[in-house]
Amino acid sequence: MTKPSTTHRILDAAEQLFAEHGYHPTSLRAITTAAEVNLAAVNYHFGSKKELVKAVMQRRLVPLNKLRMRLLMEVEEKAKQQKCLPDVRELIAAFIRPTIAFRNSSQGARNFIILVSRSLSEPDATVRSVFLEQVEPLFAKLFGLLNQSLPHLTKEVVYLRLLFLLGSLNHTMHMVDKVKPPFPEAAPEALDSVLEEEFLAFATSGMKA
Amino acid sequence: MTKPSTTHRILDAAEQLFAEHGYHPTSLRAITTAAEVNLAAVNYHFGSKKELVKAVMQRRLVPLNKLRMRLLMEVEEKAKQQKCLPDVRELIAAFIRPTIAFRNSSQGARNFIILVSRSLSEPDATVRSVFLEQVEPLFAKLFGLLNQSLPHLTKEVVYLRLLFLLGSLNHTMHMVDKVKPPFPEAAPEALDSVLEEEFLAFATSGMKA
DNA sequence: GTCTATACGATGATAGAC
DNA sequence: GTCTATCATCGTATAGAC
Repeated sequence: MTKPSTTHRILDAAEQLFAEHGYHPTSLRAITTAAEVNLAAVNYHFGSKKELVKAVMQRRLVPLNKLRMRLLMEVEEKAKQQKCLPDVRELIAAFIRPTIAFRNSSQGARNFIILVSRSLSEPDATVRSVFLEQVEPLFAKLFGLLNQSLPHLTKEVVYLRLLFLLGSLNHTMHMVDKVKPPFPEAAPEALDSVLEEEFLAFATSGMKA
Repeated sequence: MTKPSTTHRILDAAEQLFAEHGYHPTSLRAITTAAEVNLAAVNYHFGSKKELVKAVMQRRLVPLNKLRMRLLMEVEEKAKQQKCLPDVRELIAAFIRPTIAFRNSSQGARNFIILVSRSLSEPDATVRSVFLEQVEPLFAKLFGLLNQSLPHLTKEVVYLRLLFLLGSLNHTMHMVDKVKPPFPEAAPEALDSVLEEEFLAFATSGMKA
């Protein structure tokens, strides 16, 4: 086990600091100090601060989306074999389950989720598009399958409801830690399954409405 | 009609620039230049950049929340008179209708919505809390009424679903302009009513699930 | 190829003259 | 209330050491 490379240490430090303080308020000096590298190393290895945050996001987003795509295609395949429509709840589950599980896999993953959630409301279009471009194929796949499963709804309606669903997921993923429910909280290890179950109930019912 | 006051012009310029470029990337120099006031005027009238963004948010949030609260209490009153439980759909409508209508009332209002949506994922707790503190009484009211209307659900579940609902609304309000649906768009003037109708269908069904 | 030291223009903020 | 001058810190760029 050698010392992690300079780029790796920069990515880790940036992920944590961006999540904690936000993109703009986090200075390259804070990142390079935490990573114990020289200030100029960021520009050397990544080109700019903006390219750095893109790299931070892509590092985890690519494998996560691969998994979600695989699960979606499994649901699609299963429906084809059984000669029936894909199940709406299973489609939504394939989309959200990896996200909820991934979020609790490590502190780095949790920081990453915060970062990605925030990126959607990022005013800078180039940062925002990192996420959108990565998710686009996944979104298109889910949109297509949902349209198959909900033939009584127009494409426009399915699209709007998918927008609602993504908003719920995004908002929940980064708010669930920050808001304090007005009642004694359940055991943390149980939160994930409750969250998944309730989200599926809410979203499936809303999507079919 | 006199020339708007210095503070007023600063608020207008800040609202527009914060919405367009974000809080941190917008310099006080850009704001004071656009408002045609001196750089130091912001610190004189508001104290700091952070206090300025708070003032920008409060200016429109206070009357909007008053309206939403009034509508919620009307639904509550009506249910009491008819000796029945408040209608879930009407409760949600009282919460979201003013938001959708307000959003299209002016460009300033639209910018404000962008700002508020973004403020929820703001890493800076002091900025984030401006919104949360303003909405808290409204949220508590809606939470209480929804609990009355959904006696078969636990408080925990209602709370989670309310979180989902707020995420949908928040996400939709600031994304509906930025994403391009994969189909020819409906007439813009019709979008509001479609949006409201579909949101109510989605959220009501999800909440009752 | 990697990395360090250093410099440049612009930023948020403030103090003090008017 | 308004303005100018000033300060520490920011992102970025580059020259040169290893």
